[in-house]
Amino acid sequence: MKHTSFKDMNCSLAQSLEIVGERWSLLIIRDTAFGIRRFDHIQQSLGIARNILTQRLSKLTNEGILVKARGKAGRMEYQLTDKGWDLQPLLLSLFQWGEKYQPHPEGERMCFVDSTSGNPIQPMAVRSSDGRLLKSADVWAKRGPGLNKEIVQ
Amino acid sequence: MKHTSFKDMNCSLAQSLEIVGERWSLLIIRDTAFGIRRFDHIQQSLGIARNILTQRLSKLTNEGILVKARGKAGRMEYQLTDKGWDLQPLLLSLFQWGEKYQPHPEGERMCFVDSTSGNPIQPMAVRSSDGRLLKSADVWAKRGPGLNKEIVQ
DNA sequence: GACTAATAGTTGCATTATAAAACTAAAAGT
DNA sequence: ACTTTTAGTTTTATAATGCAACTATTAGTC
Repeated sequence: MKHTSFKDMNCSLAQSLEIVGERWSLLIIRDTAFGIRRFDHIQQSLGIARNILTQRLSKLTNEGILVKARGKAGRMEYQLTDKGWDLQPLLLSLFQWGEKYQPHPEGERMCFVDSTSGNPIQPMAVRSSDGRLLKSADVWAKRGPGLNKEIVQ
Repeated sequence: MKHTSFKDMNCSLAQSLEIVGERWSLLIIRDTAFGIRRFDHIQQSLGIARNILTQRLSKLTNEGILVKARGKAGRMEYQLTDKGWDLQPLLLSLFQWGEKYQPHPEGERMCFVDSTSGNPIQPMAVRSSDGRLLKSADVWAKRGPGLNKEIVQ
């Protein structure tokens, strides 16, 4: 392997990146979330090589992020599981950061809204247990039982 | 390995991934956020090859996520900029997802707390403008002026 | 029911990013 | 003046990526 595995790192971030932290994975997950669920459609949407797409889809399926199933049209499609949908905060954080720092000259590319009211959602942010918005400097990391070393953010 | 660039994709997610969506980048950003800021320290912390680390650090510096500066000890160090700290929601989303789906047998690896109260922060979640927690199915994507095609999440 | 087209991949080969190790120049410490 | 640490660079190999062509299965049409 020319890629070093992150599996031995005892860090939940590294564990997540081992599964989802690869060039195409989150774009595939984005497509399935947007309703692009069939092999050829994803391939055309992303311009990804077909063999690489095969590899990524089977990895995401093995990890329980996608399930392969026969869709309404009778064709196979890849659907997000609950585990996959749980990546939504991550996806939206990436969308919003990209929109903030690499904006399109003509304005916002996509706007995410609450389906009931139609109003835009709030920016992804860190909140205290009593609901206050926290600045990055106000978030500290404490070791838990699964870890040994003391770390401070 | 050749890599297709995401820069031509008119998608803020793809733009973000072009900068930050690479195996090591977010781990480097994690380290700098945790106070591991010097070349050798990052290299030992991650086990990353030195030439790759050089490449990543200069990319992250060129993108304005890190700045290279002389630290208190007189040594060079890489510090997060505001743009870099704005990735915190993304990092915490990844941490929490990894903790949920790849937990450590002995319990939570890290606990992020509000520095003033010491209480754990809330799980990263999507909220409507009036503060309600939204389920993934309740979030819709609308095209903005920077985009042409209609997409629904 | 045979023929055609679309779908969902697989195979083989060329390219290049990654990795590992050894090497180097500059600064810091003694 | 000497050694050590730091922050990289250089060199070589290997494996992941990308591309194009090919294949097997399913769906639609006459």
